[in-house]
Amino acid sequence: MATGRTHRPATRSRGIPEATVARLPLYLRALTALSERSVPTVSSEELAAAAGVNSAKLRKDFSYLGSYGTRGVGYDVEYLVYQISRELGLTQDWPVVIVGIGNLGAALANYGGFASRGFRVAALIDADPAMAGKPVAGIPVQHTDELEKIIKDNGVSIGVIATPAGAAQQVCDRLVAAGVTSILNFAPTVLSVPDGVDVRKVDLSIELQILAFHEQRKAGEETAAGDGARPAATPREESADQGPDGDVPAVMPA
Amino acid sequence: MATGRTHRPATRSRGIPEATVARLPLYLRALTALSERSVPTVSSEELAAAAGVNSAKLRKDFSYLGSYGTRGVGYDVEYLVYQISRELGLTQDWPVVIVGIGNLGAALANYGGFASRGFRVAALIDADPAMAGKPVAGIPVQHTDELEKIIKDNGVSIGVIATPAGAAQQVCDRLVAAGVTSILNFAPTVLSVPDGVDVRKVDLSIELQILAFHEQRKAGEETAAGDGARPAATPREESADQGPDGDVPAVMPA
DNA sequence: CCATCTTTGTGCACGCGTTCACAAAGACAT
DNA sequence: ATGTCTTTGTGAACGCGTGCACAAAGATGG
Repeated sequence: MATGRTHRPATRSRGIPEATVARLPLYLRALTALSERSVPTVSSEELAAAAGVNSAKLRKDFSYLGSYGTRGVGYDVEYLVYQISRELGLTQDWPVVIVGIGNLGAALANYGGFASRGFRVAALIDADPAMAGKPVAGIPVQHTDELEKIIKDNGVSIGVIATPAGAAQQVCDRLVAAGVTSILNFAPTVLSVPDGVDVRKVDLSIELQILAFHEQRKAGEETAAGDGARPAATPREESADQGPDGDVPAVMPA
Repeated sequence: MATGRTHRPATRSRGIPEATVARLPLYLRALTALSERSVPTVSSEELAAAAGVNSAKLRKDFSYLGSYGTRGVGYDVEYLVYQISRELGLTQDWPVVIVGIGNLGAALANYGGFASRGFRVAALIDADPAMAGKPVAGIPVQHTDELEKIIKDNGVSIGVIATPAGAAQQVCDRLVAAGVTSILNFAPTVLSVPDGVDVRKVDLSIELQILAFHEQRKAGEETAAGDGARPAATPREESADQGPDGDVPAVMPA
């Protein structure tokens, strides 16, 4: 399968590109909204607009799932909702545990987007004994000691880590050892896991840093309004030492 | 008003690939950790391992920034920290507003990763009058009416939206109108913004759905090679390959 | 100063994902 | 039926990102 596609007949080909998988939830959300408004059918153009993508991309994405549209008409909303849900595995209920019930963990526990899409918070787990028994989002927090038992009793295969960075790897190891094979990591750490375990990470500060990069670039181009030929290789070095927590480098390039 | 922005690579000036930009914060974090342990230099191999990436990729990423390494030795940790920080725009302080102080907004306000990396929460904003004045993370919540004034008075260019989905677009429009040009969106909605405004989205339920997809696939291929603890409920609901003809259950099982 | 060793920086090839553009397929009107 | 019109599904081209493999660069030791 290295070079050419083994060209399995289109229908249920196993190879759905990752990029497509990542967009399916987007389509599903848009379709669900249409469904709630009792819209019967939708064209690739309309749906693409609602999902914020290109219509050609959407059609190609759907082509990996099969031929679910009708030419000249569009896609049947209900039918497509079902097909995508099934493809994503949302026709079954996924029990999920959240480990680390701080501010973020509590927010996640209260987040409505889980239950409404096939996920069920099976347990909240925290290392702080003082938290034990305290209800968050209507679910009593349990102590970390119970982790393995909770995982096994509930058949949990998806775990959410919302602990401080220092505890994340340890929690991760215990989750994996107990049988969890998919992890959503909110802790700002690189987790190492054995093969066969999926990890997705959500890092708030990284997202902000990426925005800052673009913001800085925008600011740099703005101040250069009406420039003729600005040397591009010389980034501005302004802003002397920033006042507080100055982390000023003492090293200079040769 | 195209929703998507056609980010013009425009000039060959400082074309750092998006994929590289997205990894810089990762390197920065690893380097900061090394710096705190007073490690003077680090090789691409070591740093790559710490950041969870391939060493060739890391070297190529750094090559876009310049030649900051020393062959035969590696990279100077402090110097590299500074260079990446500068490239990301973290040598200056970015005031940020958070709109929507529910569970998630409060968690974000309390999140330590902001302040420690050049971001400062300039204000918390909520539409609920009952929230006004109430301190969250030591910062009094202000009412939405003040939004425009806050943005302008503080020179805020980065906004975080943590409102319910229904309010997100409206909040977005007001932020943009007031001068915000970068938005981090936690609401499960596609935001449309004018050109020149960057939007990054973080969607918790989408991440879980992607995990569910892989989890379902793993369950489907389940054969040997499993460590213990197979969940009692492994409802592999793979429907038989139905032909391309017509009807398939239109209702998802609970 | 020369030899050797280590590690960077990068040219190159490859595969994935995106986009274009159009033929095929069906709906609908006549 | 037949023609027209709409929209899907997809072959093909293109661009970006990744990983390999190696020459260049500098450190180090004799």
